[in-house]
Amino acid sequence: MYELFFQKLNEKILFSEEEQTIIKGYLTTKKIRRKQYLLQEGDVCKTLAFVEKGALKEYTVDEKGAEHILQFALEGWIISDLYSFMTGEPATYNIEAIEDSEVVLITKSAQEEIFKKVPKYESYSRMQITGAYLAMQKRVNSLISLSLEERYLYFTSLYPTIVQRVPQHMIASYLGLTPETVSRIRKKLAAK
Amino acid sequence: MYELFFQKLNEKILFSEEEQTIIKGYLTTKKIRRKQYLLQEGDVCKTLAFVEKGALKEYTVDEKGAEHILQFALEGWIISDLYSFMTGEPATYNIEAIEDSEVVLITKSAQEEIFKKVPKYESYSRMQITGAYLAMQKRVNSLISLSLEERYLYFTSLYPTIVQRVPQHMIASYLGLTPETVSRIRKKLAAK
DNA sequence: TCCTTTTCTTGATTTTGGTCAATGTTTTTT
DNA sequence: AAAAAACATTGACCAAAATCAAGAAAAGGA
Repeated sequence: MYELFFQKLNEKILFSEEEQTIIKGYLTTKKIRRKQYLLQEGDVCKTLAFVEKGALKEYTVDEKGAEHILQFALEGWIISDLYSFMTGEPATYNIEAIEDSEVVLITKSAQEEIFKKVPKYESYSRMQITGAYLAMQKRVNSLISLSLEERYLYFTSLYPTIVQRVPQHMIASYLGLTPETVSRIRKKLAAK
Repeated sequence: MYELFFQKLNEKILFSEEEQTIIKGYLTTKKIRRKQYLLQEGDVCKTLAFVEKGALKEYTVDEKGAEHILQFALEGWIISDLYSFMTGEPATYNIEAIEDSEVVLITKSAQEEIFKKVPKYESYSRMQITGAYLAMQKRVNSLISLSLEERYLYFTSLYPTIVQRVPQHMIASYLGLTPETVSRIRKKLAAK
């Protein structure tokens, strides 16, 4: 059940069997069915969720009821309303399963205990968030500097798996476009 | 010369005099005149730069010569091409002073040494990058979900000081808009 | 202070992408 | 297997924002 979690962990820094056992003691797992919430806006986000299996999305809903997808998470990704997790304030984002999924959960206090007992884990955590920051930065850059067509191509080249598994209108939402526009971009690209 | 740097450091976690002396030993400073580069695309980004005084911008230039601003940094902010800094690959961004500035520089090896000798500094570093991630996430959200007018208002409410000190066309670039559009948004808002 | 450069504004025009609506297709649920 | 829901495509139209161009204002440098 925790295979992928520990595989990813050891990819960046090697952890001993002992360290891994300590860490494992603080983890729990959860299954979420398609269309079920892992987190709802307004609730406090109590955990980080590492995706062992499945696919989830994190999004806001505006006054007009339109959904804006901030993040997808497939196997091996971490998803959470990080601000709510860190501060204990109510969440501003929703997290929902796109496919039946399995996640590994880490609470705030669990994370703090792990930091104390396995200091290397804080280094891992720092590298993890640094990677997430860099990805977010690239996304901002694509949003402010690329044409819509380039933006779509950039996304598909970066995340081909997401394109395969996620409905097109969600990709449109992630890119800040309407479904119609994405459909037209695809048509135009296919013509080439 | 390092006043603000240590002030910010102690805001999040308290460091002893001893620890601060160790850290100080790894820092250097640099003055940059307005319009001078701290980093040019293609060069390797050797340092993180903490802004003690002044204002800088980080940006890309596209094929048409248009500038896209990824980040501003005023006093107390850190600026760097983080990917280049982490990996040693050539930088994809430029960093330039908007005003005459003074920065505190930390090289990669200096950072690693500080992590070893002052472990708390890695916690600080993790919190620092987490904050940067959250800010970037909010910016993505504003880019995909707000109208241009809302985006402008969001920016000005979040960073009133930047609005005061930085030319309007740079703010347009940061927001992914043309200078003309920002001018018209301002006109419209003033009419209210 | 004067000159130069940078910055901001405004108008006219064009392009882009959103909205609305209808239809067909695929997927999910019962 | 049938019904329902979700998804994708297409066309017509409209609104929003970019582009182009000119001129005014402000700031920086000599």
